[in-house]
Amino acid sequence: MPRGNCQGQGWWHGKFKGCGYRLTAGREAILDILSKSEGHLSAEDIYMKIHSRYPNVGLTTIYRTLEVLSNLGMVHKLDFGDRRARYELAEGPEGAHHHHHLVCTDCNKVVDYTDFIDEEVELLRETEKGLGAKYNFQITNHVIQFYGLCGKCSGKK
Amino acid sequence: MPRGNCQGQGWWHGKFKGCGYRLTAGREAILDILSKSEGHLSAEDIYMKIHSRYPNVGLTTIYRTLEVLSNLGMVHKLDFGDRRARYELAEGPEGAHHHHHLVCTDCNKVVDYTDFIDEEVELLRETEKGLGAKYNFQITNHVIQFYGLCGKCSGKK
DNA sequence: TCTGATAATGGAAATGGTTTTCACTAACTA
DNA sequence: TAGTTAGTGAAAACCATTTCCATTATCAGA
Ligand SMILES: [Mn+2]
Ligand SMILES: [Mn+2]
Ligand SMILES: [Zn+2]
Ligand SMILES: [Zn+2]
Repeated sequence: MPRGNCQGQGWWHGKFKGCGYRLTAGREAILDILSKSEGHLSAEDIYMKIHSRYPNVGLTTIYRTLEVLSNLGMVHKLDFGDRRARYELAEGPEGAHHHHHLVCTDCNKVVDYTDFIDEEVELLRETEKGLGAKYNFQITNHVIQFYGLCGKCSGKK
Repeated sequence: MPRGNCQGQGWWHGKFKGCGYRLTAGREAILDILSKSEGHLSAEDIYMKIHSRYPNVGLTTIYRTLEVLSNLGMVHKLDFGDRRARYELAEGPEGAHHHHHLVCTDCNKVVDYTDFIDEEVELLRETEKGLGAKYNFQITNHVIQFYGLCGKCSGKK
């Protein structure tokens, strides 16, 4: 069965099977954690959350599963400058909720925002089209992050 | 003498001294390399380029200097998803030339683009203002990267 | 339902970019 | 010129992630 760009419809049971991946306890546990917790978890965050309920899921499996999920487009792998990858579900059962990030360079607080997306989305679409044509790139996604100091940190002086 | 947000005018001799940093052979060498080579060098890239002419500059110094330069805002530290930081000069002697990046997820080719910046810049300014106010963030910079397949890689199939 | 092929797993070891340590050197100020 | 101390190189430590490999579990097909 084919691997790779298997982004179909439905939720993840079918998605997994449809792509020829086996459905294991570890994978279910990871997806369960991801859909329950609000985003931006590191592999180890997930490991610790899982470990209490499924003590026999290893950290290696977390990494491997996250890579699979990322390849399937079910999970976004994020980098906020501390040197550990963070992960968030790309879309829940009821569909995507695309957003961008606001990162405090001091305390690493991360804010999801969608407020300005409406206008952004327009320009982004055009930009992607224009860039794709000009540089012969097939653009699949983008990262937009704003960095600065959160209220608490800029107040600290 | 004060360290930190010492982003004055002029070029780097003055900038360095003005911030209380000593001017050393290693630092000059690193800035020299950075201003001669076109962007996106890793610490080790720089190390190797420097090593032929200044064999006694260690990799540790490269890292340390890059961190200083980054804090001074003279260098941008970039992350393109391979797991090594890359660096580019924020501005040359004749001023800044802000740009964003287009990254091939297959061969890691990176394209600098400025083409669409004009329209982007407008929206970004507004967005920064809006986000800053709404979330009480003091936004200092942003990262915009588009990911996809370059012509060569999407052709390969 | 049983079974074989093999995908998936976990623990330990390896990897590799970056950081830390520490004794030594060199830049700068007075 | 001398003293203070920022800066340095080499080696060791760090630590998130990957690789290895022997073992286990999933699941398509019988
Ligand atoms: Mn998010
Ligand atoms: Mn660039
Ligand atoms: Zn903060
Ligand atoms: Zn490519």
